[in-house]
Amino acid sequence: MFRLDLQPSSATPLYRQIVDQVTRAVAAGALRDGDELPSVRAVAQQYVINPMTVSKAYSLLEAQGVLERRRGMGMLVRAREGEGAATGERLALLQPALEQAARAARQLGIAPDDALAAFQQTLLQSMPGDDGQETPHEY
Amino acid sequence: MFRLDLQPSSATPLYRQIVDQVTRAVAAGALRDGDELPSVRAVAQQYVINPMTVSKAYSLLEAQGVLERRRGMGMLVRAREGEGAATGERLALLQPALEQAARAARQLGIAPDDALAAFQQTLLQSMPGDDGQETPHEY
Amino acid sequence: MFRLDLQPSSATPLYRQIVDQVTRAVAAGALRDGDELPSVRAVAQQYVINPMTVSKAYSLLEAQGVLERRRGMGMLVRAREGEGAATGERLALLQPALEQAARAARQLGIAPDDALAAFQQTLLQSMPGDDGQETPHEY
Amino acid sequence: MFRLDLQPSSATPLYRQIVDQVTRAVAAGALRDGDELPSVRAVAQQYVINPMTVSKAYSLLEAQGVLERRRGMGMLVRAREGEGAATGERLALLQPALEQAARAARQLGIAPDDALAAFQQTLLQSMPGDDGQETPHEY
DNA sequence: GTGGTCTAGACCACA
DNA sequence: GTGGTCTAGACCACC
Repeated sequence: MFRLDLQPSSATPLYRQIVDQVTRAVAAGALRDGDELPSVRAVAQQYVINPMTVSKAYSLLEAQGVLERRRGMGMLVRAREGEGAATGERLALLQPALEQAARAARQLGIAPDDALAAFQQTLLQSMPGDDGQETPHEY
Repeated sequence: MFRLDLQPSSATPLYRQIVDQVTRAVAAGALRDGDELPSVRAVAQQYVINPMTVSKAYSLLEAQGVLERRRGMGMLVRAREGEGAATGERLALLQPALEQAARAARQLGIAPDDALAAFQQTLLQSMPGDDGQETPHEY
Repeated sequence: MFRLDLQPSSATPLYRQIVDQVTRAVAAGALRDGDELPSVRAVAQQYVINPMTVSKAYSLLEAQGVLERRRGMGMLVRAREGEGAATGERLALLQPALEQAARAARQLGIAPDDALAAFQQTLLQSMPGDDGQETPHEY
Repeated sequence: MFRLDLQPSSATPLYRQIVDQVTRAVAAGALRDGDELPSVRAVAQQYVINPMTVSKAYSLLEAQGVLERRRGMGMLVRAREGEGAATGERLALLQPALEQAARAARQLGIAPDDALAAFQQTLLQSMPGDDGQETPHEY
């Protein structure tokens, strides 16, 4: 079951969060070629955001070839890779977040070992069963 | 020598980057009580950004008691702890970045061990000499 | 002087008309690399349409590399060709409209010669002095 | 043999394409008073579109008096002129397409002579035998 | 002043 | 029901 994890008052705009998370789900293989995405209205209702915000996100995903819009028939995932992206590609998508964390650690004068330990802790809290599936909202 | 590491076209707004980095420098002990910060004009000139943007950041820092504005004399650091914040507080400031990275890893279906290894790699690249202080720009 | 020629109740959406006309102006050399485009708000006010509609058009143009958005500083034309596109490229942009007209003529059972004569007439009415510049609104 | 030439992903909506083409066929004399049009269901099946779309087109044509709906017997053409519309009327129906092409040419800075030559070329390609009637799909 | 994001709500095209 | 376009109007980031 694919889920979104939107944070309304974050620095990153809502539509960007949607784009990123769908992109990641496709890279992770959680969304595969031919899968249907929840409708614009469904997502809007579920997360209590405006349909246009969702539509904007979907438009961007369509522009980068991840989605296909079908008038009156919903959205379709258009993933080119067979079974989720290669591990290398997934790590590349993770890299920016790691770099930001590393930058923060450096600026805070935290030793790499301490930062690493804190990250390990955070990872464990974030995925208890390592099933990659305990996000707040259902998609 | 305290330095800023501003990324103009980032998702996080410029004024936020300044606020965060000054906050971190104070927590790290790189900026201590009584230190002077360069004037709004100086920072704006050095990083080629608008003075209003710098001023907004300084105002926010002043509002949270980190800085003190002294007419005609620039900004003064008002750090309450003697020698940089306790390690616990610094880790707390690091936490949001770690959580965002952990979230991305989970959504990408990357195993904690792999994420951890990638972070270690990133940390090493980011601070070659492990001196915790080799940022690009001078302040 | 570059001008837009928007037709509110047309089948083609407003934002599409803007995209097409700016694209054509760039291909025609009427807009050159480095030129400033009128602001989102200015266009919106002048043609009495919603700023978001203009912004959407500009976003598409940015996505295809024709424009560059500069926060707080307006939009810039990013044309790669030196002095307007080659004639071949301009004819390619004209082709779809010609095909639609040819299709209509065929379906109406109008002989090619008659269609051609009518087009010549229309062209003359549309650009009296052949200066390519008598559109209704100023840009 | 009357044929439709529908373009699913075009800018002009499907129902409009049907309306336009039937209107043109009547003006051209290809459809005459008393001719029968295939049922909504038949057209929908043939062009793989939704019956509602066809029905909407037929309703519009009925509203403008071009068609007459006869319960259980399909649609009947109700053309007032004997043998197709006068040439003047047919040219009037062609005019909008010509104007759009002329507008595009003007905006692209293409000289009338060049636009005319390109149109002649397009006309020749579009009706090789100059018979004015070789559209792709059968009706 | 600039562009960017978001909302609430309308109406259209299509299945 | 789906997605698409447009509006009016709010608030934010940046020059």
